Amino acid sequence: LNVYFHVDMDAFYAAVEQHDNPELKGKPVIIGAKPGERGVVSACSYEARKFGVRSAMPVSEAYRRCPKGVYIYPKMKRYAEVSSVVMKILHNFSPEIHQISVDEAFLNMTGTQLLFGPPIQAAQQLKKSVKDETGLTISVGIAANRFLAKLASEFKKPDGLFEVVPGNEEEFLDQLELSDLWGIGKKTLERLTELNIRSIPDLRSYEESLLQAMMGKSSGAFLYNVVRGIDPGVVQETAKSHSVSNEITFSRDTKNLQTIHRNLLELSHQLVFRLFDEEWNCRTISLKIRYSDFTTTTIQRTLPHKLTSAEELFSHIKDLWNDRYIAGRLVRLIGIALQNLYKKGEPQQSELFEPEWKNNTISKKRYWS
DNA sequence: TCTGGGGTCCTAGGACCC
DNA sequence: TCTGGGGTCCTAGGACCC
Repeated sequence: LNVYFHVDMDAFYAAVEQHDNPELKGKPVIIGAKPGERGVVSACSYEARKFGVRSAMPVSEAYRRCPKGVYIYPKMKRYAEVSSVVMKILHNFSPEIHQISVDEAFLNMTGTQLLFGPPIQAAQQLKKSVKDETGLTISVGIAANRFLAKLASEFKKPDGLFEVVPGNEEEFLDQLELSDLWGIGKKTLERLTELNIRSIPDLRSYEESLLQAMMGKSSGAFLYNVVRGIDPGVVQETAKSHSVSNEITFSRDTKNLQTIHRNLLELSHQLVFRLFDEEWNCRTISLKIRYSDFTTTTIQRTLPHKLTSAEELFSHIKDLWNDRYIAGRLVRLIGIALQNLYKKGEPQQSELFEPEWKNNTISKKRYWS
């Protein structure tokens, strides 16, 4: 029988800020933007949650609810540092850990009983290690698969520990709301409500074929499995695609082409720097434009060869801009994404037709060897 | 309420090939 | 003359997650 842990750091960004600056302990801390600026709440302390502040809420709304809060810009590098310390601790408990975000990871704990005792005991040791070495609290969920472990860590947050005992999966799920299910967002919830499906037992009473007819093949299968405690395979062992992107929301909407071009040039340089730094090759570039009414459009282009410079990227981006921008409209956000990334030395099939190849025997040898 | 930034995956249609 | 499927690549939009 498999045993998985899901480890979730409690109010992670806020906890790091409070740890680094003890004056913030006990106070409502809100990470995102400063009051009066455009932005949403990235994370907030439990003290802030008492005022009704939540992740993804506009900062303007957070400020209305919690004017005495401490508003802080995110320090992603710092959070990544602390994250890697925690991940190292997790590695002491399982050889198979799978980090899914800066503050979350799965551990395969199958067959670790001889080393750490029963799962609950192992989890208690793990929580203590993290607390002792970093001062942070985590929540741990234990279950026979990753999907349920994820729901279990959420169930008793913060500083939580909960095991879904094998055999009790449906009993556990029936205590949750539909919106608690990982992968059910606003739209799916609306659709289910339209169908008068309001609870997990409601959802479980539908046959798979009917759910698929109502919700689409893949969503239907997902919903059918999830309410039965069957892992729908949300967590990919290895990602199917990779992309990098940079975007910027202007502090005020603009139609000033100089401003827009300057920002697109800067985004191009930042992205190509990251691309080369992380040793990716890329053939697909995409431009995103969000207008002041929040309507958003993307336009993309796949090149016959890999991207070689920021100047080349910017020149394509200008073309895409000219193809898509509706002259005179106010722009709220611009963004660039590089998709179809593949590692150097692991050529994509399409690279066979890369012109560079014809004159480059070294690459050719490397490919065939 | 006036809505960030960085990601992954899915869908659906068209082009093109066998 | 009308009619097959299957597969891959590409594009644009959308759902969802942290």
